[in-house]
Amino acid sequence: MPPPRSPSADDRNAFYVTTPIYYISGTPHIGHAYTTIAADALVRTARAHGPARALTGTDEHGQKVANAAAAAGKTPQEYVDSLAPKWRELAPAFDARFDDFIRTTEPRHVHTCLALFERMRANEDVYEGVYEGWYCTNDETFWPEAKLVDGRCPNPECRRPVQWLSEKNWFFRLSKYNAPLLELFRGNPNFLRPQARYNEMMAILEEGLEDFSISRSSFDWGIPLPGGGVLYVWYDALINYISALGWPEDAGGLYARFWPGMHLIGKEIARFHTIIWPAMLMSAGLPIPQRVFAHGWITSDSGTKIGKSLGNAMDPIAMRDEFGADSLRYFLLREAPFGSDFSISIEKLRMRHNSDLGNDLGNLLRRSLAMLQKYRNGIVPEPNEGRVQERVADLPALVREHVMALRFREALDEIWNLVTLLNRAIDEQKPWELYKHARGVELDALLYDLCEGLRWLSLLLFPFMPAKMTEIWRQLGLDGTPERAWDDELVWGRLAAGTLTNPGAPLFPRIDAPAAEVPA
RNA sequence: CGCGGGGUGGAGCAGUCCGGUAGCUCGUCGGGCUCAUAACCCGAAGGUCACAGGUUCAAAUCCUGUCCCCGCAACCA
Repeated sequence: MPPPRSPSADDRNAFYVTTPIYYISGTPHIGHAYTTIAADALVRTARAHGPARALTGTDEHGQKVANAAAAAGKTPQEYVDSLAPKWRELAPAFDARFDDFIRTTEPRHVHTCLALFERMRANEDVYEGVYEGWYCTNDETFWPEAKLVDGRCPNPECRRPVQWLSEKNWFFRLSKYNAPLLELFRGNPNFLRPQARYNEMMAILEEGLEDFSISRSSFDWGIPLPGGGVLYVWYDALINYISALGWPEDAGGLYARFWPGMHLIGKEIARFHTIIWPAMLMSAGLPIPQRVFAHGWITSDSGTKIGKSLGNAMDPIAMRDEFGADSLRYFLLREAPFGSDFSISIEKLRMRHNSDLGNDLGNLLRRSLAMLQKYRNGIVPEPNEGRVQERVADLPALVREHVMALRFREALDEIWNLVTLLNRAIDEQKPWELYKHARGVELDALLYDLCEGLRWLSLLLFPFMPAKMTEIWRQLGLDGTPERAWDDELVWGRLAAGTLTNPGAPLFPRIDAPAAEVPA
């Protein structure tokens, strides 16, 4: 156990990351897994340096949910209760460990939403107005006049006549925060990353913001407001990030400790998270998020976005079952820069699995421990004049920096330099010859470097592949797991001589393409 | 003029914001090694960075224009 840190150090390092809350009536797909896995790798790295917290959950209000519930012959509450478990299981299915899971139908969330609403109303940023526009009953959507096609619904599959509808609603004075938001963006270019999303939001801000309606009175599946009507689903949803921390009472002290945090989102919801949400917080006098990172979309090989329509081909659970959670986690975070779109295929996943994980890393573990077994009965020798130590001195800091900046791919590239370095060391120093010629000192030095290097890899890669790295840890003969404070553990030479290793089966068994799939 | 992404050796991609010997993985070819999951290591071939102008001592990178591909406009991360 690392020594306890002082409370002040704890507070200074406290890290908080969130995924979006997932829309409950959807189907979990590879995109949800992507965000969830990224948040987990991030928070696991943060935990290696201090207190850290991760949040995920479900977004359960809105008319679509109410309609789907009705269609299923259930009350909305029964309906969402029946769906919540499948979302709760998403993170564990990929070995992602969140500290909290929030549902927007929970009392704690409702309480926070109303408190925030009241606070914004008290300072007159929330006011009563009339929400009106052209409404298509079939699509249940308000359309801007400009979008209408011959005065009809612009949805090509609908094209029904629209009607003018108006309802009395609450409005948020978003326009008031146009200037402060511009100031925020200009003064803090890192508030929203990557650059492309930042530019997009800047364009929206420069065009000018309008007040918008934050309540609805045409249906009732939402958080009920004192004078009637319910909160608009997005207003409600965004607040989850602080309702899960217990704002405003903050009985558990979580809010004080962890807010503001970092939001991980998909690029399509950047506007809500970097314009509306900060404006809401500014209005309430609360700190805005430290940072928002909008990652790219996963597409199929043909370039189309992955959705439910792709069915089982890209079912993340099926992919996990074939390759294992860690292999999929590695693939998603290694394959592309985190901010870009990228395409995914079984073939690419298989390649990463066999090449990077099996050939490079898994085989390194196996050949190292096999030689240790053969030459030294599996016992870690005394460290000596090894050659690896000086080459890895900066690695932990570099990896941490990359991960915390959401450069997962770069972090993994750096870590793989160590994998290559160790594989090369074996080839260059030829331990089989050292053994044959009884050059024991050199042989011990090399074998120690290999084991210690593997221990480092296990620690550094734990946030990416928790189960497999725990297995390396175990094969090295160490107790517990590599979930440890890096400052304490990533010290070269900490692996004790005399440790009895415990070689096992191949870490990443090769997965070959079915013969039928091999292209002609 | 709707919004956005992209066009870099055979394939997939970095690099483009902050100009300065074009980098990675896979594949191919040659060599080495035998500890290991037919794995590992070394070397080589292969690109006028979509096109055309411009700025500059210097452009994949900045500016202007053109062509092509894709996504969004259906609550999908």
